[in-house]
Amino acid sequence: MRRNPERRQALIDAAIEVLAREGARGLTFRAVDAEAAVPPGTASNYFTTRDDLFTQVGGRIYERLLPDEATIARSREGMQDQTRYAELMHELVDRVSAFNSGYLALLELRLESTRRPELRAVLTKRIREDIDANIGHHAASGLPGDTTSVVLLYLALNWLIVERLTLPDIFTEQEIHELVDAAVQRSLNA
Amino acid sequence: MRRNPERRQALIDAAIEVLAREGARGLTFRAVDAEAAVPPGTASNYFTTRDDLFTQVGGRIYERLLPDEATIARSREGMQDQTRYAELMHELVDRVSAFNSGYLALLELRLESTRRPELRAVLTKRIREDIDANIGHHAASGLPGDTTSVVLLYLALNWLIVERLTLPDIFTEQEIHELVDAAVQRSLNA
DNA sequence: AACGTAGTACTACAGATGGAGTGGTGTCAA
DNA sequence: TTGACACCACTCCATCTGTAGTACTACGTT
Repeated sequence: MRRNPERRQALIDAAIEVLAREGARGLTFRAVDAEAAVPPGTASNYFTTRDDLFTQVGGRIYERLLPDEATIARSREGMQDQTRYAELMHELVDRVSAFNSGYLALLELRLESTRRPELRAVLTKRIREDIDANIGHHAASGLPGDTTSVVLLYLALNWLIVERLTLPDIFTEQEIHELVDAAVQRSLNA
Repeated sequence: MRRNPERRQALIDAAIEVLAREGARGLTFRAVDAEAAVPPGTASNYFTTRDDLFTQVGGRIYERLLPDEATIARSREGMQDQTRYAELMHELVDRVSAFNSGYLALLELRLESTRRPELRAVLTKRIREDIDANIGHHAASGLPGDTTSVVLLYLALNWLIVERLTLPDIFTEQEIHELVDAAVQRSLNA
């Protein structure tokens, strides 16, 4: 088992791309080697089993989908009203959609987690933490709405992103924009 | 190319189970043969290529997820108010969740459609039709809400089902129930 | 400065699996 | 008798895993 952390991370990031492009079943040691442009057999040295590889990717993927510190700091600026809320949600949708392969990889992981209990445990923990962080962040922000509105937005925007990434012709960009606005507005009305 | 329609349908239904259980990459002719309990090589005789198999599954899967006539008829009964709307949405979520493998297979197909243009075209058409049917049905029903509320409900409930089926420990059954109610209630408030 | 050692990169191979595609044979019904 | 289909068998091919073994590099020791 090799320990070089940069290389390990490079392999995991390569695995994310493979997941998005080839699907869960296509995530093999060899495919990761090829994607990371390292000699065949390298991934075998860094992960004990495929299960291990999946689990480590599951631990990493969420870090890369979350906003960085600068983005979080920026989100606290300005009037914290509904207009600002909508603005932030547009940013969120665009940021996540932009890391196309990351979101698709996460979907693949979700589906794979129905077959891998370890992976399911990792993902459940990460996502539960993310939802709670969103709720906490919202509560501290002064933005309108309650816990329920945060969760409803989480639900609607996630599927909107799925729709955009998997079947882009279902909604136009214009419609997506309007749906984000509508989701913000209506989720706030208790 | 064989034409026996019962057998073809049995093969496609078997393919749905394989998709849900093994993922898109696991959908092979041989796996379909095994699932349908027919001799190896049979699926090869019924589908020209794997692409063809995917496309035919994409055409069929949606039929099986939609409510049957009796359910649709029943949905028109009673007072068409918000309470009734929530009731119908609970039924919808439960019905779709119950056909577990069907919904998971559809997710696999969505992901696979990022790699298969033909499949994407089929799914886009089907899903667009379904959304439009929902909108039309809603408009004719006398239920409260507008087009936007129908679409927002579609978004939120879809992801709720994803959450329930892929990571069942994120939300409790109780929370899911409440979220459906909240989604109905808030989506109606323009 | 020479040497030794540890950790890692890289290469190569053995063994195994599983699937695609196809041709052929048997069976049944019109 | 003929045609469609079920069933079976075989070959070719692509890939993957696991691991053993070699080469390289950095670093500490004397």
